[in-house]
Amino acid sequence: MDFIEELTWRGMIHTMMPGTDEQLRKEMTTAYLGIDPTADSLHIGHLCGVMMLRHFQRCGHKPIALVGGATGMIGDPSGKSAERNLLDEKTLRHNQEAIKAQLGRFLDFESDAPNRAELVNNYDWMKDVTFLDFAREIGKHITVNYMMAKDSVQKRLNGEARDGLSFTEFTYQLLQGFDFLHLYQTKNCKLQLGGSDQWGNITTGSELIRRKLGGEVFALTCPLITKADGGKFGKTESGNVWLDARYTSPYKFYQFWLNVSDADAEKYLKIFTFLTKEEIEALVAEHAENPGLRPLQKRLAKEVTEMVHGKEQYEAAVEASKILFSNEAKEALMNLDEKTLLDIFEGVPTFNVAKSDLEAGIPLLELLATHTKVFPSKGEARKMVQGNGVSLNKEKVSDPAMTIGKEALIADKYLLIQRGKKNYYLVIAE
RNA sequence: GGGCGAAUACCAGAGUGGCCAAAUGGGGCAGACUGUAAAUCUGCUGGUUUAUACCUUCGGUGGUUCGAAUCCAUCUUCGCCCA
Repeated sequence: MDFIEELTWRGMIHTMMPGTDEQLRKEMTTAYLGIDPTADSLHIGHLCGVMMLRHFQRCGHKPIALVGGATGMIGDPSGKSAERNLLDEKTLRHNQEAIKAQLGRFLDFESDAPNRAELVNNYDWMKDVTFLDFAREIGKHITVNYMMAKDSVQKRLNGEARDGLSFTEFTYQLLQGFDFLHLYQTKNCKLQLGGSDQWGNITTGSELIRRKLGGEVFALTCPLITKADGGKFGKTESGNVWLDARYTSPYKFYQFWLNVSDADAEKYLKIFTFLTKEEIEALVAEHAENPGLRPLQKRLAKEVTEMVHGKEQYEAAVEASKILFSNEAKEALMNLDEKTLLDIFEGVPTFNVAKSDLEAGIPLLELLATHTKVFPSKGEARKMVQGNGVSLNKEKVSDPAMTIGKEALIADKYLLIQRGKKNYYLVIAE
């Protein structure tokens, strides 16, 4: 399998340095991709890069995932209009560990294969470098003129919303260049992968290697993942879509992919799954025939959810979706046994309410805003009820003044609250 | 160190004594339509016992005034320019 060819038809190449293709054909090549440990889980924004590494390894090359413990302490100015907050070392260490664990699911770190993946942390080689070392070994080779010319720097210097750029952030590209240099020297790493926003930082690294050692290295970036309607990819109402089930339940994760628009589905299938060109074309044809069935989205959601959470979780998510979105939802819901119900709503926010309160009856608005956090305020709850946006046990409620008693409970214990069509909350009466 | 300027709701940004819970745009949420899509249209987007009412909000503090986002003083933070 040819890496460049594969990524090309998948639409995963934004920019590539001349000669990259030749290098990859010539020998088993080592490439790295940097990940900033800003949280203790990856989110789907990282997924494109991870997929690149995976393809890279499948094509017989050696991937290195670089956790940016040091650079993460600095903050990359690319794509940011304002100075970033610094993370402390303890948080970074914790985040790194968690990210390591997640990456293990995508890359082979264990086997004896020569192209076994590696994980490195730039904090390990940065932490003991003194400022003087840095100035002499790195800073000497790159002019400020060169650094100033970078897009990411220019934007902060002349952009409309300029907030200034600290020396720390300005230095970021040198630190990233240092990474590349270090990996080039110690691991013969000749290629850096990244998002297109990283281009400037990556070229600083290749420039540094060329000037300091006369070495030739390469770069390849993937395009920023976009949505057809111009919105930000990977964001939902509740924020990022995380790979960690603690932050984004498998059900929510599955739903995210299922709700991808038609216009984006094919593109995402190419990027986030390993389906072949033929398989995807067949799905596209199927979709065109009956768009209402959404074969593209269903397959996308299946592939990605299975990859990230496993087959079992995927099936549970499908099962839950069936029940929640089917026409006979109310019937189905009332007849569920307790275990199935709890399984379905695993990952759905739950609230505990005293049964005695319910027996006495709780005004709807208080239930929504006080006893639970379905809405932040009664006013908002009232507006939403009036706007026909709230359901109890899959049945729309319209009277803000109504009172909820225990007869509303499913199995004498549960109450399903729905905000809008897709947001579920489970109340448990005890 | 010197000079200038800015700080308003999630973001951008208007408002420069009462008509301001604060224009407009974006974003977000919801409703209708649909396919749990897109596009479109509609509503909402500080809080309260829904109210032509009250309360809290316009960087902090203190003042002037019957009345302050708006005026004054001071502090803080940020940006730009000069050294």
